[in-house]
Amino acid sequence: MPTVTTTTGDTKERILNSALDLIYARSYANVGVQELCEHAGVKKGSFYHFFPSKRDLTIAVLDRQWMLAKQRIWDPAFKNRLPLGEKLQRCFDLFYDNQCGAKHKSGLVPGCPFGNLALELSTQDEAIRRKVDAVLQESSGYVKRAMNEAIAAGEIPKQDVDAAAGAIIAYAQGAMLMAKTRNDPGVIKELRQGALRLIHAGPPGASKARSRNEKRKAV
Amino acid sequence: MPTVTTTTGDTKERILNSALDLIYARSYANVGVQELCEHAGVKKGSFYHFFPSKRDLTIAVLDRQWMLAKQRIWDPAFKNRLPLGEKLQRCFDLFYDNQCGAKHKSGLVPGCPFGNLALELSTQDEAIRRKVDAVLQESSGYVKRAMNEAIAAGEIPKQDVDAAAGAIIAYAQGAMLMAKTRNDPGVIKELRQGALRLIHAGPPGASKARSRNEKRKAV
DNA sequence: CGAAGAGTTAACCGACCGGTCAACTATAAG
DNA sequence: CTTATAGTTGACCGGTCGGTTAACTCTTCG
Repeated sequence: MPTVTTTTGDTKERILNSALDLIYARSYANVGVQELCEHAGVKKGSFYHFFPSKRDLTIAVLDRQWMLAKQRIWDPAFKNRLPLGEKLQRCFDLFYDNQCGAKHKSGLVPGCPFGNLALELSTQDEAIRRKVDAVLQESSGYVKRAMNEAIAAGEIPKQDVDAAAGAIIAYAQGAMLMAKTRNDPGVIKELRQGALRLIHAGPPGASKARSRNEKRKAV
Repeated sequence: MPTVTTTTGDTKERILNSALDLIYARSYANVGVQELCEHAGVKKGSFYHFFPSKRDLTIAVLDRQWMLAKQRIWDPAFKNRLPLGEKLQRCFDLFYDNQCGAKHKSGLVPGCPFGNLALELSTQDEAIRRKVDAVLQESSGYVKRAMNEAIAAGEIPKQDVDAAAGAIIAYAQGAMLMAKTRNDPGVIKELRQGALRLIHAGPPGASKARSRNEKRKAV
């Protein structure tokens, strides 16, 4: 037989994808290795041929989730020449779209795959905690870079970029937590413009050189 | 013998307290009924005499957690005549103190008991999801009331109080998620003043005579 | 061909899961 | 006393957990 692609080769891939879907939709503890294997069409022995443990699989899942998050959310939102405010809006819009899409499939808002695992496992597994922490720091990096560009362009006043970016990430995590808890993606839309307020000014008395920036006012 | 309470009927109480501690420190799924009973010094049969299931126990735990949160955090922070900004600062300070205290005992930042259960169980148990949602809405109520008072007192300009209070709660949840993920309560302190930016308020400390003169920008 | 390694399979492991149950004891009222 | 009820106890249930093992097939290469 020449190179006739049987079903082989993609076993590890299928396990990874199944784990990504199932753990994201439910939780780490509520998805067993057995179910995982059935979903992937793989026997348990094969699972342990590719992954030393469920925990290691989860770390691999986090890597892939971050890859997907970058290409589906962070790059589209931030790899452009839009003003900072628009980038943040786009980011939240993509969060919203993602949660909506997931809800239309399962009826449930799944929240953030990183926040979910962080709160479930941070106190139980140091390696996973660190991994999630690294992901959140990389996310923060996107915001930080965009802020520095915005400051260089005179878009926003000089300020503590690290603190502000951290606040944005925290706020985004909070938004997705609330959306999941209310099972309503609309929460993210409602909170969207709040993110802009976390940017404008730095610590008291530290900001100057405001150019032509506008200030929006809610009703 | 007069009514001498010997072993005292505190069994249910002990179960509740043990569950509160253990589930908060780890997670719902990672604490078994057996371990729970051992920690409480109770046999499993007694457990099921008082609680029909682990899930119901968890809902009772949520009720108690909210009672404690009110009396330890929300009432102290908001049941006073301080300006809104100070109330919010106090709230975050209490979050910080709580996380610090917990960390000094176990070495781990436990995060928010409500956020934790929300992200772990919202997609698996509708009753628990609703319960946490109700708690978060009550929290939001504290902020909302304080904001309305502040508006009435001319402390801050008129604004969409519901949206702003929701943003504050989301931000607080995000702050505690980040603190847990970094295993560092200091994150909460760093994010503290960001909360002030989520409402239309003057610079921190200038809590007087800042009514509606937002049209003219200062500096 | 034959050897070797990657990948697959089913049976199996002990531990633990949430939950049940019937028998027991302690208490307090009739 | 008897009786009813609340609470306690330890043995037990079927099922699932994460993980292991030894034997097997398939592919590749000498």
